Amino acid sequence: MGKRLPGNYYRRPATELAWDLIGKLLCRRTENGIIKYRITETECYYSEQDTACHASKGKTERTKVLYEKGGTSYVYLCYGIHSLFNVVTGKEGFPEAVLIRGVEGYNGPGKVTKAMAIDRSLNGIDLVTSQELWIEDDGARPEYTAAKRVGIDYATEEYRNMLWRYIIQDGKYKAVQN
DNA sequence: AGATTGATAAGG
DNA sequence: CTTATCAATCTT
Repeated sequence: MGKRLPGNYYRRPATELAWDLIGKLLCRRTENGIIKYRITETECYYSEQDTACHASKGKTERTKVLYEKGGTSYVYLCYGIHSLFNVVTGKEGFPEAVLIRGVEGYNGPGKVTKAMAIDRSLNGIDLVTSQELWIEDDGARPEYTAAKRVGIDYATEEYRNMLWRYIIQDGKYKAVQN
C-alpha cells in the first residue's frame, strides 16, 4: 500500500508541493486505529513577499514554525474556532507552507482537522517521524486544477490573484468558486 | 449577507 | 492590561 513520504520530499518549494500533495493520503493515528483521507484541495503560502502568508509580517511566536525545515506541521487556530493544518515545506529559514483545505469527504480546512482530531497540540511535529500524523503516497496521480486562493481579502491584489490553490478533478467534491 | 468565536499580536 | 485582526463555518 502507501509509503510514507520521506524527509527530502518536503524539502521543495511550497508552490511545487501544493499540487504534488493532491491525491496523497493524510494519515492519523487515533485510539480507534489509523485513519487515512485522500487530499483533495490545497493552497500554498510562499515567502514573506506573499502578503497572504502569515510570515509576511515577520517572524512571530505563532509563525516561527513556518520557518522550520520541510516536513514540519503547522497547526493554527483560526477565528478562535477552527484548527487549520499546514505542511511546512522547503528549507529551514525560509517561510513557506501548504494548507490542506480539503480531504475526500470533507471540504473546508476546519472540517478536515475536526474529522482527523488535529489540534494545536500537533503544531510543530515532524511528519517524517511522527506516529500520530503523517502523509503517504499510494501512487495515485489524479488530475487537478489551479484556482485563486480564497479567504485572504487582506492580501494585496497581486497575491490574491495568484493561482496557488489546487483542487482535485473528481466532480464529486466540487469546491466553491471564487 | 450576518453572527459567531478565541488565540494572536501590537500598542499603551 | 486593551484593542483589532483574522488562511472559517453555520445559520438566515
